[in-house]
Amino acid sequence: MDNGDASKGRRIQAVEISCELLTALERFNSAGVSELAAELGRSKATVHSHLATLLDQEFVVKQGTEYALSLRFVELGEHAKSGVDIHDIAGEEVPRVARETGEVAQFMVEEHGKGVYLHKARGENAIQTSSYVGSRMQLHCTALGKAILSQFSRERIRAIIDETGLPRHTSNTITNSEALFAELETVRERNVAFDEEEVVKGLRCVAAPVTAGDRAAAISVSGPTSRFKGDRFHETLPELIRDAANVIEVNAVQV
Amino acid sequence: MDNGDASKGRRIQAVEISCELLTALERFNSAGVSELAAELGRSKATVHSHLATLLDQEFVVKQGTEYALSLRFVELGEHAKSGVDIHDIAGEEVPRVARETGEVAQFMVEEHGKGVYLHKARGENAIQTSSYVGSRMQLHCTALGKAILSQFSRERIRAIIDETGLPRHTSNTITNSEALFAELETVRERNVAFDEEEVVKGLRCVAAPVTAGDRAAAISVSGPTSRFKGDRFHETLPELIRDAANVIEVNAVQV
DNA sequence: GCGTCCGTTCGCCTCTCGCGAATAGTTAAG
DNA sequence: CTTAACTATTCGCGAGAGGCGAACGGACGC
Repeated sequence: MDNGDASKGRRIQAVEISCELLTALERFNSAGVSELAAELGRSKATVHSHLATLLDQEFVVKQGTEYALSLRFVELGEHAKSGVDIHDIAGEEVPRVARETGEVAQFMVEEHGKGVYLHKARGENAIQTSSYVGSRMQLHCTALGKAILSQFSRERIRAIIDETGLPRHTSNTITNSEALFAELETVRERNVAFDEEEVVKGLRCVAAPVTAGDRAAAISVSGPTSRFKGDRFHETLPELIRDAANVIEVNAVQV
Repeated sequence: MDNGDASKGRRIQAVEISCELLTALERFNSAGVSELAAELGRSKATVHSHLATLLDQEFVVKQGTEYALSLRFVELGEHAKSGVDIHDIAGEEVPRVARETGEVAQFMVEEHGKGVYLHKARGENAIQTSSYVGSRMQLHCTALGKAILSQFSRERIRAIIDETGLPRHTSNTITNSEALFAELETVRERNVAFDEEEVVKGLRCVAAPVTAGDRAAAISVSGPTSRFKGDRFHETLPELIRDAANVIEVNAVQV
């Protein structure tokens, strides 16, 4: 029973402050000492010495009087990605799905109870979506997320719901945990998850779970309701995306 | 006179430890408490509480008994990249250069006295190179680096050399600062920098400075000596890469 | 069973580091 | 040019944070 988080043990306050600082810099893109001090509810002196340390460590850059995230994070991010064993394989499959469907194809893995987009490719007719590589999303409201949740035990899902809740995005969002469990059951049966305008009105999505490697993952196609309906939505695309998931799983074995 | 780093002021030891921890995790991909404690020369207890904090903050993941960098860094990395104003423009130009030449094209910006690769595209005949998006390189030994250094004042270059040195990679590496200054003078005159097997034997490279936006940058083509010689190396490619740099600069103005 | 490795926890004691206040710079307005 | 209102930066103090050694508890491998 090694629970992921929530264990006891000591926490280092100074590290917490620096982490919050980096997170704030992510929101601001670039900010000065006073601005950040106000944001964190800390003294300017404290923020200043933290920034000086992060600058020394090259985790932050300083242009004039403003601080910003350093490109060091690009390097760390690449390493983190390469730690996901099926990352490269999915990287071949996602553009293929995008090309064949002409829509947006994406790949997501679970981390800390949230979904992280790791690949995104746009086909010929692809619409604009707000997700980007690295962005995080709750799992209950997307097809990708539901395809991931379907791989977990009831207790694990319960824990995730308790931590993050089931906030509503549109009138179709599932906000009731029993309804979610019921839907996940059908996902398991059909091996496909759907998003019928549960995040954004007019946007539908089909996703299949990818059960390979050490993390829960999923692959999807997204598009407008105008093209995502009838047989294409209920038969053609599910089959296509299940195949894509299968290709990833099969290739993963050989690694 | 706001010097980039090296200023006085207090440093937070706990933050330094966590930064070193993250850097160690980058090297190891994944590691346990004891391993990391040994690596940093710290007690297991200390490392443990730092990891617990970083886990809480979701900067690190724990699988079983091993810790690894979280995908959070992918998100932070994307934000850091988007902070480089010419990033997207260069992202269009690099693949074009790769396609037109059939070789490897790359884009680099300076940060903390080092060069960071931000784009890499491979043409039809592209060879394998060890660089990847996010990887860092000293500036004295690559064409990209020299194209970047050519944009700096003598004092700034002096400071960078003093900090990082001029380590040798091949018999062609410039390891003498006067020779470097002389070479940079010709780079400024011709607006192109060359790498004649100064990093890897058999690998040549042509780069042009990109002076737009808030950071020094450069764009390049790389290939084998067998194809990088004669007029192509000394005339055709320099002209092509200067044009590409120019396109980025012109497009940057419109932003 | 024992020995050895691991991760985790505990308590002590020091020196870190968060804070408020004072000091510099820097820009803007009068 | 002066004053005012911002900044970033530095200083000194004192509480409590946090680094450490040691003890503990679980997991393997003999």
